[in-house]
Amino acid sequence: MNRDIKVTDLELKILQQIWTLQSNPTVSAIREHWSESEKPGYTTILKTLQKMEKKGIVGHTKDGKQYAYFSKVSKERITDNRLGTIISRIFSGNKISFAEHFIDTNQFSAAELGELKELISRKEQEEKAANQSDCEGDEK
Amino acid sequence: MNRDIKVTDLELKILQQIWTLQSNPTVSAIREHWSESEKPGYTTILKTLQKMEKKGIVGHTKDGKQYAYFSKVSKERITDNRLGTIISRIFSGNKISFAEHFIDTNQFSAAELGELKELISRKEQEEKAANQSDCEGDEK
DNA sequence: CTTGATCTACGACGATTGTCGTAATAAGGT
DNA sequence: ACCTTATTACGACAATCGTCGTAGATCAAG
Repeated sequence: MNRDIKVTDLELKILQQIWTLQSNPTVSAIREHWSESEKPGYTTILKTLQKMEKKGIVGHTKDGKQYAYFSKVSKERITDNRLGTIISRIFSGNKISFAEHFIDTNQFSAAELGELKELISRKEQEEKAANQSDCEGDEK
Repeated sequence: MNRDIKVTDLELKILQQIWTLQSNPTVSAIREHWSESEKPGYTTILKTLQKMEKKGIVGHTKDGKQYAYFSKVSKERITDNRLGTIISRIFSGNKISFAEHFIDTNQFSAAELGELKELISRKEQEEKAANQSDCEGDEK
C-alpha cells in the first residue's frame, strides 16, 4: 500500500523544513526557511501542503485557526527511494561502484576518511556479532 | 551555461540504455530494454529523445534512415546533481551522515565491507601523495 | 455584534511530462 | 517509377507542478 514514495522538489524542500524544525510548524513557519528573494507565496506553500496531505505525505493538527503540519514519511523512505534510483539506473545496481564514485568525487578530509573507515569497522563488528548469536540461538 | 542538469524518470531510463549499450543505439534498440509489458510506444521514446536533444542531453547521427543517439551528459553529472539534492535536503549537507545511512541500510557482505575499506584506504594514500607533491612545488 | 486581520479553500493558468495517433518522408525491392 | 514498409515529425491530450488571485472562514478587539 505504501508504494513508491516520490516527492517533487518543492515538496522535498517543505519536508526539509518540517524535519528540521522541532515542533510541528505552521505554514508561515515553513515559509520562513526561504530567503526573502526566493520565498514562494503563502498560498503556494499552503496549496502544496494540502496536496501533500491528500497524498498522505503530511498531516496537520489545528492550533487556533492555524494548521500545524507534521511529516508522515521518514527521511529514510525518501532517501532509499531516490538513492535506489541512482544506484539501479546509473550504476546498474552496483552499490560498490556507486560508493567508489561517492568517495572519489567528494573532497573528504583525512579526518573524514577516518570516520568513514570507523563506520565500516563498526558495521563489520555488528555483523560478526549477529552471526555469532545466530549460531548460539538457532541450534540443532 | 551548463546549469542544473535535471532529467525526468523516462529520460533517465533512456540514458541508462544509451550508457549501457556500447555503440550509439537507434530508437528501436533503446526501446528493446523494456520488458514487453511495459514497453512504451515507439513514438513515445522518439519524441522524448527529440525533446532531450533540444535540451542538449543527447545528440544523434544518421545511419541510413535511422538515427543513432548518443549521450551528451555524463553519468557523473547526473549523479552529482541527484546525490547533491539528497545530501543537502535530507542530510542537511552532512556527507558523513549520509554515508552512515548508506552503510546501515544496505546489506553489505563481509567481502563488500572489505572492498569499501580498501576504497577508502586507497583514497587516503592518494591524498597523502598529493600533499607530498604540494610541498615539493606543484602547488595551486 | 461588527469589523479587521489572518488563515484556509478553491479555481485558474502556463509549463512540463508521458503518451499516442497520424501525417510526412525516405529506402528498398520489383 | 511505384508501392510497401520502416522511420521520423508533428500535434493533441490528460495529468501533474509550481504559482497566484481571490473568495470564504475564523478569531480577537472593540
